[in-house]
Amino acid sequence: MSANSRLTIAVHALTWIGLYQRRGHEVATSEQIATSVNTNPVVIRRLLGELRNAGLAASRRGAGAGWTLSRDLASITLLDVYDAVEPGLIFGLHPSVPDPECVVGHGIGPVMAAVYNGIDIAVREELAGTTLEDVLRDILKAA
Amino acid sequence: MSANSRLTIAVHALTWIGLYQRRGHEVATSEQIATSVNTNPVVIRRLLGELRNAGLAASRRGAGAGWTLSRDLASITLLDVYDAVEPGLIFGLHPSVPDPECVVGHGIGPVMAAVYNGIDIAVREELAGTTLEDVLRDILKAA
DNA sequence: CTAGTTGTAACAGTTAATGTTACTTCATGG
DNA sequence: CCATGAAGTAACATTAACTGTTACAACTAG
Repeated sequence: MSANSRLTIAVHALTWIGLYQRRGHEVATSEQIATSVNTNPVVIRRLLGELRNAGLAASRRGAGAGWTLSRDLASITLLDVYDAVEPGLIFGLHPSVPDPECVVGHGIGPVMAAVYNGIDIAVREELAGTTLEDVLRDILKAA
Repeated sequence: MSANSRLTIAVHALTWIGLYQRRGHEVATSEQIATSVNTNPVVIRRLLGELRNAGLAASRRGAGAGWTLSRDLASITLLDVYDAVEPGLIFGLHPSVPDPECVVGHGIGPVMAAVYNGIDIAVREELAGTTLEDVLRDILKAA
């Protein structure tokens, strides 16, 4: 069950809010979003909290409370969402420091770090090429 | 502790075997490799077992047993290693099927799958551009 | 036959994602 | 002023994966 669906859920939630607002509603509740995502409202509130920290969403409390977008769908890329909800790198180096007496153990760290840096750049470029507006357009096109 | 270091360890092990053979030894033991990686020999045997299934390494049993490369370092790319030891995709879709009555819930799956497919291609291209020979050369260059 | 190494099962510890319950905090509308 | 509804958040259970470890069976060169 534990594949990494945080990016998927975050994109889903933001896109849902964007469409809901575009249809004339002011705020979306975590309950409504959770119904569409098919999960628990607390899961949505936690994720949207991270997106709010990143400046992508905003929340109002009290009666008539809920969530809004802080930016237009067209100005939010998947890279923005990725940075907001995915903390670490994709690949990790050694759990324990390898043997520094060994040539390979001594030198492999920086070499692999350079490779992983290149991968990170490639992934980020790929994510930066799609906005939430693109996502919503493709969703509506398929409907 | 649980970042994904399987690719790092696998590359380390194969490169170590390659250098060891290049220095005139026939076989490398999981004990020796584990010392360089700074982990338990069973961890190495498990990973090398997957690499053997992928046709990258071979093992001999009995006395004087150990591991050898099935292919030259220059013919093994990081993508070959990645395919051998990393089963799934980087990002996952929804844990539970989203609401099919909702436009977003109904249409977001294929859209995100297309995005993730593009990322997978980019990562694979990046990994395919480096061979274990490149890795060993960079390690020796830095020494 | 012995010794050394692989092959593998079994288990513990750690981390992370996900889901759930329960409660507090807050602001709006009556 | 108060009742209501929703966010904020703590706490916990479950599941899964990675890593590490012990133990032992299987195997083969000498």
